[in-house]
Amino acid sequence: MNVEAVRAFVAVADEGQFQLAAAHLGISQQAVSKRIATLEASLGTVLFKRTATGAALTRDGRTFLPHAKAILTAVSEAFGSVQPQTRPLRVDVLSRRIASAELLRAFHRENPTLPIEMVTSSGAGATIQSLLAGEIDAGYVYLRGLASELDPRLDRSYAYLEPLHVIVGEQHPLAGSRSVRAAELARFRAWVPGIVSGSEWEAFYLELAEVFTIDIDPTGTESLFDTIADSRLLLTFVGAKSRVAWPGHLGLARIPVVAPTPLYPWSLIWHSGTRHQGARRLIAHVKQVFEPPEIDQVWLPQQARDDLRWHRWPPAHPDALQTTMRD
Amino acid sequence: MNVEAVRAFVAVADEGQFQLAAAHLGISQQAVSKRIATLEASLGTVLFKRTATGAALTRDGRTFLPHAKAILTAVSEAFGSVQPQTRPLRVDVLSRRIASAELLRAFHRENPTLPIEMVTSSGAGATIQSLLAGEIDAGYVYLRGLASELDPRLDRSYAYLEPLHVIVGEQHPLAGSRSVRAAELARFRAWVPGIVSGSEWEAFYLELAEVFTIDIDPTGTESLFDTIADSRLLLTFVGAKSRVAWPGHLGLARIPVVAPTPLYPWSLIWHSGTRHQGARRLIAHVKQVFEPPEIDQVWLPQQARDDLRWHRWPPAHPDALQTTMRD
DNA sequence: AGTACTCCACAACCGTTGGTTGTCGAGCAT
DNA sequence: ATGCTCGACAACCAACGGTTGTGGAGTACT
Repeated sequence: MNVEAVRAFVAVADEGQFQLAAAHLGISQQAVSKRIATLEASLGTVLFKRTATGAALTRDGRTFLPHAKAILTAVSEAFGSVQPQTRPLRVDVLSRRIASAELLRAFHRENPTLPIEMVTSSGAGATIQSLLAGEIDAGYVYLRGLASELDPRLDRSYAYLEPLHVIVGEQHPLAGSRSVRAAELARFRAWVPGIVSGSEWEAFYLELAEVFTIDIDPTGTESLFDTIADSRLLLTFVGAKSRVAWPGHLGLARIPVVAPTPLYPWSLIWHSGTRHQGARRLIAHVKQVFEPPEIDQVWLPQQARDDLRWHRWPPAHPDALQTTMRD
Repeated sequence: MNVEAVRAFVAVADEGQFQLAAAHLGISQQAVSKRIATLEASLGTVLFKRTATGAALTRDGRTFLPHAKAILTAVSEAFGSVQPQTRPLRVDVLSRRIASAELLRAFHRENPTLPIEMVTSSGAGATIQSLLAGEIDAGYVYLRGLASELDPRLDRSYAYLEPLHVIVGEQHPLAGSRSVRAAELARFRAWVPGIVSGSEWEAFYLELAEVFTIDIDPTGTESLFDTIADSRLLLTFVGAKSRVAWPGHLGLARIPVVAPTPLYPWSLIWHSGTRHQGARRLIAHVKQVFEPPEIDQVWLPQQARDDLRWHRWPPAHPDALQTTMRD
């Protein structure tokens, strides 16, 4: 069964005669005749009753028509699904259980008709590679470098500054606390397995550890929560919006870090020249909902702090911002 | 976009390598390679990442895969929709507002997953033509001839004996009656427009009219119910299960005919050798639910009465039935 | 009734497509 | 290093799908 023959069938059914259908399809009447004849042969039935005034659907033809249209629709959607202009919006979120996925879900709730594909990858480097290869339309990442270090084909915007929580076991000294000051964490040992060497989140935790003299152990892949649950010393970090889950019987407590609150700075990055309408909507959405921080109550990696200093109180001359960011 | 190429794409995606897919499709590896290359070219994207161990879907490939399967499903269903074995069950009911349509709806309620197409035609002759042409699978009709007169390629079974009602206007002498004896109808004039000359329902009404000396007028096509509503003489017939509707303000009354009750004898007919599973279920259903009449309380056309005499009290020797029906 | 017209099918022809076989380079495994 | 397996490329050929030209059947109009 040939799709072009099906297209001809629908055209003839709509127009009522081979000639008009041929004109509509931009081919000769004889070609339409051949297509229909071939289709009828492959189906083993007659689809039209030919008369001197045109062609009328037979009963089989009437039965076949909606299926034929369904085929054309499916073909059209399949085609559109891989065209950069019309395909579903593909956004890299690194993992489905973290803040970036929540941010994308919030966008999807506001734009429920926009087809979205949530993609996961192994870090900012991979996300940038995928963006440059045209495989994805945007990605949420922590960009630690200077704005000027970003590939010139890409654009960025800060998206969300995610407060960190710590997770501790039942017998941990912090277990009953409603919050914990960042300086207090120096007394404990933070175990953050899964950190990839050279990754941007390694850089974040290294800087965090140095500033607050926290002892961070990135090794091991064993069951994190079982170990935390039994320890009076260990704790681990988790983003405020992350969906990490553990068995209820472990009795783990989740405690916000304050004074200052460490923030993991999520950016959205995208291809500068993107033509994808969905991507443009996502970019506009991110810029609109981004809330710059009260810079004195929080801790951010130094580069992000520099980038964001003027968000709330911009300098008198806009040029100064550029200069500052490039320094 | 070529359906065979889409089929090859799905095969490769499933098998993970071109060679296996080729074996599965019964063509050479090179042919698969060509099909995929052509498909990729027409889509303007790369669907597989080729390695020495096989082929892995790219992101576009993963996006495209469900659409590709949707195309194959649509094609398969389109094909099945016109194959005599698998197509929806097509049953002729003459009109959607009469008893036969109700009978088919009842069958559909009992078999909601069976796809059914309700078809209308212009009488038993046309239904038989369609059956012999293979356009439909079964039909509800009044078969007035002897069983032996039916085309030998067709089979039949009585399906339902539909009591007749009369419809009269507000000022008609029968307007308040809860029933009317058949003999009383001789006093009035029955107007049954729409009777086609030579049709089986003409034969039914002619025989009915003769036996009960009813004056039946088959002429005219004007608004039946308006005329009935204003008349003290006219009435018309309607089947007990028919869905005929009239404006409420006309005040028409529907009155059963009794002593005897005239019955319009619906049969189901079908092609003897039908392979269609739905058709076989319909036939079994009809045979199961058919209720033979209390022959003394009702009136049937003579031929139907002869056919049905032994349904309730069959003769001692089954052979005798055959003999009787052929006489 | 005759005639002209419209519509679709058939024939002949031809370029393109899609299959085959034979062969090669690339990458993984031993 | 050396096979081994995988997919791609080349050459070839049958078949498909398009074109133009023509004919038969049925409708519509005089």
